[in-house]
Amino acid sequence: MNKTKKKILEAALQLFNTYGLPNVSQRKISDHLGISPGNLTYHFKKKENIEEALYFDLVNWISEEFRQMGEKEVSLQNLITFVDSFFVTIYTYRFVYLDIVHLMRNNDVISAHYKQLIISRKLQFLRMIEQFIDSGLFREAELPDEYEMLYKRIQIILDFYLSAEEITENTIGYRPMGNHTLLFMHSIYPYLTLKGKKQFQEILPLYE
Amino acid sequence: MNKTKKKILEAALQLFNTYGLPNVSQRKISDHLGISPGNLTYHFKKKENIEEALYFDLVNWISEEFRQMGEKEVSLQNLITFVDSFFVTIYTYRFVYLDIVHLMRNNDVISAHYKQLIISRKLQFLRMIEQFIDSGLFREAELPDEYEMLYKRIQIILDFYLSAEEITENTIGYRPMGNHTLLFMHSIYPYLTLKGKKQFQEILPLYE
DNA sequence: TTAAAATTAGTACGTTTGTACTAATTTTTA
DNA sequence: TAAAAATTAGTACAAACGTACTAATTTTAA
Repeated sequence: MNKTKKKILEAALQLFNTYGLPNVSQRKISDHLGISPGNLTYHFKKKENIEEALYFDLVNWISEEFRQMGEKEVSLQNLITFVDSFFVTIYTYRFVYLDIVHLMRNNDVISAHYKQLIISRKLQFLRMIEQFIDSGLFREAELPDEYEMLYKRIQIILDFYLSAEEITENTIGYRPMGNHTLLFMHSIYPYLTLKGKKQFQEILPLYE
Repeated sequence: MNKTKKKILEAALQLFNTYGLPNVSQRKISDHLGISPGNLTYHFKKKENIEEALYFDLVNWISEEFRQMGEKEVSLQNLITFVDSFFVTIYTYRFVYLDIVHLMRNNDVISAHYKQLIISRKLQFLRMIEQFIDSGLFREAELPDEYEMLYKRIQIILDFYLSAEEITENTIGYRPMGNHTLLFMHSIYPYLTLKGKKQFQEILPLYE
């Protein structure tokens, strides 16, 4: 990729993350970089194009993480390692998550893509749960659609954990590695079998 | 309260809910009402003042709901009824939740108030759980801070359920009464005792 | 080395933003 | 009913917005 284009994306990411997407204009980005607004428009005709470039960067990173997890065996430890790396990526592109509603409302390309994405994510999750049940670590569902509902909650937590931190914490900025993984682990704990809970409690102390 | 002031708040609420807080200017509100911008500035000098008036309306409604719940006995049915009414209120003031990060970032008054609020909410929740444990409906915690973590997740779901719907659903606008209560119920189900689960399964069919 | 292409700077346009100000009108009060 | 207060309309302004345009410069390629 072009050198300037890369620099623009880096600056935009930093500014979006710091001040929030609606608070950062194209001029602020070019000023921040010390380049002319015309130069910026040359590389990205619209602000939406910058958003999209960053969004698809994020998506590619996450796809790569999913691919890597798919290669490993199904285990609690691997799941947790995956969630951990997932949250690091989320944090790197946190403006996407902190302003996700605004982003989707004002950018049809991203909105359409994301809506497709979460459908396949859900299927992936349910397949994984099935494998966990087969391996005797997760219990069978006790309620209709119990694991579909679990996924729904986990999705909300993945998408909005940073937002929740942002509006809760008194500290300015974020602690890069908070308790997100611990929160995720607690979400799945009640669905484990005795065998699963035992394994879980061996791993847990490492995250507290 | 003044008649015009009331009309301004109603219009602002509707426009904020529909188009999103950052997409609605003071002029759009006055245009929508057919009053002059000068008139609007007379009643609310700054846009933030409108946000705050609506936010504190919301807070008052919720306080009233908490008060009403506090009067009733501790039971699953009463809890669910409460969550239901809670979500209706959230939906009425949905712009607060859909743009909550942007709102908090740009409005110090609301931000400060909210951060105080959730502290007392957490304590209320934990007290309630204790009562549920005493009544034999919830099990004891199996992990350190297990119910603190449950609360954290429930808080995220309460605050961001509408956002999750907004970015997930293909329908324009919202279905006023979605599956939020069902989602909440699934959150607490795994923590119930056998007695609690039995009670739960009697109530569940009413919500599907 | 010279022509073409890509990149950059600089400027400018029409809107919209938040907000301030004055003057007219309506309502309230004495 | 007259004076005072509250409310409303209308206008204006500087700043910022997204974006378009042209001209200069640099890089690439023939």
